[in-house]
Amino acid sequence: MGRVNEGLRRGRPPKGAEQLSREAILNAALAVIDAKGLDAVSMRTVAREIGVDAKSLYNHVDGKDGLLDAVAEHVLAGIHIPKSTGALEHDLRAIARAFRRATLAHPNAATLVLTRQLSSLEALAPVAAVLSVLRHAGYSPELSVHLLRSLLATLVGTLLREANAAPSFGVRDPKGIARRRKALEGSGLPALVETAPHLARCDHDEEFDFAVNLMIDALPACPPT
Amino acid sequence: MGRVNEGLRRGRPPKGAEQLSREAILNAALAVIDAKGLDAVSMRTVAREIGVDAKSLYNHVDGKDGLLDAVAEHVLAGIHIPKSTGALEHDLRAIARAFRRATLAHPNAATLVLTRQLSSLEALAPVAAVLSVLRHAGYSPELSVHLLRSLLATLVGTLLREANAAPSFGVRDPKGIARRRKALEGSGLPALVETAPHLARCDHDEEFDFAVNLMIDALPACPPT
DNA sequence: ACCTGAACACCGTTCAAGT
DNA sequence: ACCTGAACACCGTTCAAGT
Repeated sequence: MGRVNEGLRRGRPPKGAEQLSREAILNAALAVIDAKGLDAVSMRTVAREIGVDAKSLYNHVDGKDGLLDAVAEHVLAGIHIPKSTGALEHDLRAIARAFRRATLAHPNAATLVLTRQLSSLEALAPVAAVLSVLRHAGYSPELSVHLLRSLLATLVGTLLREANAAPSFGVRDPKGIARRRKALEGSGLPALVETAPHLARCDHDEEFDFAVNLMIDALPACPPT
Repeated sequence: MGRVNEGLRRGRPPKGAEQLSREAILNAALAVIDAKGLDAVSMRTVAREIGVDAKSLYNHVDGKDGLLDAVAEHVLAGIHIPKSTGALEHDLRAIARAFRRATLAHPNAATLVLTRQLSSLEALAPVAAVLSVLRHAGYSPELSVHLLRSLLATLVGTLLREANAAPSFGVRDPKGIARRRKALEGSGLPALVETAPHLARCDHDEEFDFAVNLMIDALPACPPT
């Protein structure tokens, strides 16, 4: 909720009344996102959360876009990279899980993390970790980068689905299922009808593991050196 | 640019002056997106493109969100699904390419297509095609859906990167490269330094093929029945 | 059936004025 | 150095009034 701005003052707060900080702004933004979703973020709602005027944010953050970038980087910086054991497949799986945990720590912010062009050094930690593991396994720099990009793409796509920002084809309400079934049966798309029960449910843990395992199982077809 | 709204009239256009249609709205929205990007889309800019009042759009479209959904579905509906040859790997590759072509036909709209929860039957065409190919190759309905989701996730992640809506770590301007190199060398992340030249460039055709091939090479590790 | 005027409650951002 | 008042040019959307 934040403090109420008592009375109208101008100029920098004369007393202790601690200053607005970039960190406070990021946390306020994250609070808004967690509570009301990404669409609820505006310079005004974030400022209100701290009890300050929206225009004050511009002293610490590069506009709304810069704020959102900073939030994304802040969230991803929360990743805890597991230390390498030297076992390629195990290590990749562990990094993938860590990436997922960090991304979904704030589910409403996941789209942001997965969708923004991050450039800070902190946000590069998972990238560095994957590359390090691949390099130690003997992959060339070039091949390591290709594999990194493929793995990352799969993670991004899978996690976006999980954050409800990509098609899952899961339909919760049974009315919707029945309606769609009807539509499908006359559609000349038998593959959809056959698989409809499995399309209708989506266990995110299971799908995540499946996708990661598939990528890792592909590695032998693409050996080092 | 669209017609000018000559004079201020009210009520439905009295004459021929053909009516506003849902299709005209979608095309106008796409024109705005192509010309000025996704952020330039507003009910007002789209309406201006046709020479009509923004509020008129509400007679044909369910608000801005509904409009964007409709645009995404419209774009994806433009996909040309190649007919099956019966060769699993070849067919999957062909569908993947068709998906890419359809998605990137309007590059500024790609994020929309890849990021919105699509539900129309038309948008299900690529899904049906992948499932059909997998089923014919002998995969069970359940496994087919898992494979579909993994493949789709990889495509979504890869194409989002291509649409500049996901991290690519490609840095164009050489000043940025030099600056980052400096930052990296002191960062204790040697894997990043070693691979920096390959991270700095990103050939989208190449990365797309690599990712798709990796998925397809994983299929033998995951056989039917 | 469909379009618009008036209206409302919002936006992001700049800039000068204040302390 | 940092905060705000005034101001600007935008938003999405509702609803009644028009034809």
